[in-house]
Amino acid sequence: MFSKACEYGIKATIFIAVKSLHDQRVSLKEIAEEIDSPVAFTAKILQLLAKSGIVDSHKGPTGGFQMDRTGIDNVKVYDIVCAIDGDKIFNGCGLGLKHCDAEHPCPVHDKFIAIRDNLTTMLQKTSMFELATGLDIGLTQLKR
Amino acid sequence: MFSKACEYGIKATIFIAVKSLHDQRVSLKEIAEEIDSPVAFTAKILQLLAKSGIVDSHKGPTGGFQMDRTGIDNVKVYDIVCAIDGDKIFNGCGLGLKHCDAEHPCPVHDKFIAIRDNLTTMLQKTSMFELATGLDIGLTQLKR
DNA sequence: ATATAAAAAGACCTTTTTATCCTTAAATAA
DNA sequence: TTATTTAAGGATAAAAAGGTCTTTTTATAT
Repeated sequence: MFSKACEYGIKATIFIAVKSLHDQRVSLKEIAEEIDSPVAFTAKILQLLAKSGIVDSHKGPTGGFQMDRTGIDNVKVYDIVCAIDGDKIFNGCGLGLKHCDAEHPCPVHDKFIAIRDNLTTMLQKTSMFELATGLDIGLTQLKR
Repeated sequence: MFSKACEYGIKATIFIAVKSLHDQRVSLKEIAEEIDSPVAFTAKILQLLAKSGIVDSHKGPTGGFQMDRTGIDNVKVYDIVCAIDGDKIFNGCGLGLKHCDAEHPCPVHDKFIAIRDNLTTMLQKTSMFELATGLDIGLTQLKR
């Protein structure tokens, strides 16, 4: 569904949100440990998320990554997916056609619209706050 | 959503179904032309589809690919996706966790179940016959 | 039988994705 | 100010996906 980079990005952001709700900054190292991801690769992804304004980054001792409360409420899974994988999964044709629309549909066009719309809506509605609280109270996990 | 190989595989099978409904065998070359795909790469995918029993292949002059009427009715998009991409998209965790289930869910587990179930059901219900007739009467297209 | 036409098979190449390593820049604490 | 800590950035490597080329096998028509 998503690229590995995007999976790491979503997991990292959820963890940053959890820590931020406790007013804590987290370092790259802590994040990579928590989500069980390669450190250097995770660094690249966090760079991208920081550039996209999804997370804040700070250098130096006591530095790390953080989100403010507004971000935790407003950032949706959708935003992370768009930042890392682009919008191909939301807009692209199920069979990879470049010019597939209602006028010139591919054989699975209509069938995919419903699925795709469900996915888009779900990801647009799901905030970091929602996912972070589930993780914080031990309802969900990011490892294994 | 699907790999390029899988997209080609679905398109190729639909085209083979259309031609088979007219009692015609089609060659690799015709298929690749029709679905606008690289010939040699398409050959690999058709080999796999033939081994999986999704299409029949015949060597020699007048050879090519074909489906019988039973296959056209019974083969679902789901079967092609499983043969080429495996069942990861139907069973795998949305965040790539290896041990993600109702007992140990990832943060998006429940949200993905609905989407995934819709997708699975849709692909399990959609037969080659349905897609082939849409293409045959010019309602849908495989190119561009 | 033989030439021919087609798919099967295997070796190879290219691009993209995933991942690592090393250096640089910035911030903090002493 | 300086040592230290942390993210940013760039170069490189490994793995996977996508794609090509050549040879072999099989079937057909002549």
